Parts: sequence; C-alpha cells; structure tokens
Amino acid sequence: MDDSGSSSLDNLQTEEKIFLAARKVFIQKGFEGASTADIAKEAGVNKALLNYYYRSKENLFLKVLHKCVVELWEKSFSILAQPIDLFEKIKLFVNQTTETYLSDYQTLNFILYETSKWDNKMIDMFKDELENKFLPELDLFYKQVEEEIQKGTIKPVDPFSLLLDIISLVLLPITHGQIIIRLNTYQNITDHYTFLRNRTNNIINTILCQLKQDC
Amino acid sequence: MDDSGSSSLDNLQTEEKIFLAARKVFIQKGFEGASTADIAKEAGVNKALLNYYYRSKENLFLKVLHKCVVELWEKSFSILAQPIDLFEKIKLFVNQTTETYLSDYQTLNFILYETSKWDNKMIDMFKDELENKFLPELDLFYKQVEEEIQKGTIKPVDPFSLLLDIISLVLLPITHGQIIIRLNTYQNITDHYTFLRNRTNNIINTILCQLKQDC
DNA sequence: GTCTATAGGCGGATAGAC
DNA sequence: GTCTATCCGCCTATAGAC
Repeated sequence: MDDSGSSSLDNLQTEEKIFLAARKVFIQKGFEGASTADIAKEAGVNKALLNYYYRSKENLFLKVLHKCVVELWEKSFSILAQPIDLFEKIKLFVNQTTETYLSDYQTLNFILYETSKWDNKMIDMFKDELENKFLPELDLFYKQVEEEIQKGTIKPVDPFSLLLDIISLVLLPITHGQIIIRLNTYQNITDHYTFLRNRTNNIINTILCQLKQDC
Repeated sequence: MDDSGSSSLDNLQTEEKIFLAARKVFIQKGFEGASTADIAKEAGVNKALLNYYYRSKENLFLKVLHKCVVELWEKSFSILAQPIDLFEKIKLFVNQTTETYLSDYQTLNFILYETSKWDNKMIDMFKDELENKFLPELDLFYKQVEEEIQKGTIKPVDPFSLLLDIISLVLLPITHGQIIIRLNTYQNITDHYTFLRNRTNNIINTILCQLKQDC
C-alpha cells in the first residue's frame, strides 16, 4: 500500500526539478527561444534526463503551458463563478488578478503569447477544462449579470462585453507594462507596481460606472 | 540629377523584396521562430542576399520592428495629438485603431510581444521617435484632458489612466481574440470581426460614461 | 535513473565564382 | 548583385555504459 519508497521519491524530485526549471526558462524565453540545454542547466541535471522523463521538448512545453493556464484560472478567473454579490465579485477579481500577476507579468505574457498561436493540438489539450470547467464557470457569471439586469439592479449590458471590459482593463497594462510605462510623461512614476496597484480603483470605478443606475 | 539608373532600381527592388518578406515571416513566427531560410524563400531570393543587404538577421529584424512601430503610431496613436474635440477624438481613435488592426491582429501582437522584451538596444533604436514625436504628441493629449477638466466639461480623471483605459479596451480583445473568442458561450458568434466592430460602441460608451458630467 | 558520447539536422554567416 | 558551396556552432534526441 505504501509506494513511497526512496527510489520513487528521488524520481519525483528529479522530474519536478526539471518541470520547475522548464517552467522558469520557457516563461523567460518562450518555446522557440528556450533550449533543452538551458533547462537542464537550470535544473542542475543532465540534458538526457529531459527526454527520459518528458520524451520531447514540445511535450514538456505543453505540460508547462497547461499547468500555467490552469493555475491562471484557479487563482483568478474562478472568482467569477463564486456565489457572491456582483459588485463585490468584480472588485475581488480586479484586485486579486492585479495582485497575482503584477509581480509575475512574464507568466501572464507567456500564457497569452503562446496560446495566441493555438493550433488543434493545443485546443485538444484544453478540451476537458474548457468544456467541464472554464466555460461552465463563465456561464454562471453571464447568468448572474442577466439576473441583475432583470432585477433592475444594473443597467442592461452585454455580459460577454462586460467580461471583456474587465479582462482588458486589468490584463493589458500588466502584460505590456514595460512599454506602456514609457508613455507616461504625465507623472513621474517612482514605482510602476504602486501605480498599477492604485489604478485598480480607477478600473473598478470605470466598470461600475457603466453598471450602476445612478452613475 | 537623375540617380534612378536601372541598376539602382533593381537594388531597391531586391532590398525591398527581402524587407517585405522578412516583415511577413517575423510577424507570423516571431524573431526566434523565423529563420533566414524562411525569409529568403518567401522573398524568392538567395539566402546570402539577406546578409549582403542587411548584415545580420538581428539587424533586419530591428529594421522591421522599427517600421511596424512607427506605422502603428502614424496609423493610430497620432490621432491623439490632432486638434479636435476630445469626445470626437476618442471615438475616432477607437474606431480607427479597431479597423486597422482587426484584420491584422498578428502585426499588433508581434509589436507588443517583441517590444515587451525591450533591452537597451531596442530602447536606443526608438530614442529619437520617443523624445521628438511619441511623447510630445501624448503630452498634447494629456494637456487637452486637463483643459477640459478645468473648463468643467468632463469629470476630473487622471489623463494617463484614461489613456490606459482606452488602449486596454481596444487592443487586448484584438491581440488575444483567438483565445478570448473561445470564452464566449453567451452568444453564437458567426464572425468575430463583426462582433468586435460592433463592440467599439460599447467601448466608447464605457469611456465617455466616466467622463461626462451627466452620466 | 543517470551519465557520456554522438548522431543528424538546422541555424546564421561568409568565401569566392560568375 | 547574385549565386553555389561550405563552415561551424547549436539544436534535439537517442544509444549505450554504468
């Protein structure tokens, strides 16, 4: 019953060391820019072990990307399906997503760039999550928005367009902060992070302003 | 006075054929993913000619990226510096930028991804444009917003934050449309382009709603 | 499971003929 | 200016010793 023999534990450690190193290198350099030698060096193991555990660079890459996307969903988008007040939910999503990816914009950039090249192989890889988790959870959000509209709590809006507004306002300044910050001559920014953290209030106002009846 | 000898014309043609091919391939595959062989094949010329005209792959790439960024500015961001009414300007920017890059999202994606890796070499390449064109033009926009606030025409907002709102709402759904469209179970979209074109009105409303006094 | 050694291909760049 | 031929390094993947 106990399969945690020392040999098995060692395997897991090496396998995971490779995975974590691959994750780091792929995020920094992208699929094309990363080499298996880079990853092996980062993991402190021999290059051949990558193929032993993961068969090919592409397979390792897909596993890393899959993990990143699932984590992005868990840490951030899952909030949208929780049974809480719509306004509170939007505030929570904006604040939490900003907090999560502000200090780790490269991971977000990696996910968005690599998935923008989606082919059938990648789509298949996410088929399960899309059908059984991502899309059903979003549907809960769409339904909640429709209910609030019917109750007259908020102005009539297109739920998908609302979602797009929220995602856009939160994500783009994070993913492309390196460029965008150079366009800010309006004020001297000592810390871009601090600026974007404070901006969450602006984003929430912008969103809620188009929803609230008395705005 | 006439320096358009046939030999000079031929040179320009080949040089430009390479440039246009490089542009196409870099945009499709990115810097790392593109090979000089790809580019030569696309241009219908010999691989060695790339080095004859452009010295190295990196140099060719930087010239392509530079052209793309300048064109992005000319076609889209320059609007922000024109002497027109603020509300009309925002409408024009949203509609024109959407129209320009909806049918060419890969170019936008290319610019944003490659510049997100900015190092000192890239920054130097844009030093001139940043100092003498991009930033001064943006300053005109910031000033216009401030003037409208002082006149009481619009509610007090942070001009840079307003710019970020506009950019984010317009660009992210275009650059990452391939993924985002998969999250839309709310409505059956026959044509993503049509959807995003119609959405410009939503975006304009969202922006103007936070500006107008009577909203 | 982990290593060394190496296969085999593709990358960018260049020399030299025409 | 344009081509062919080639150098040389780096890449991924694998065979085989331990």
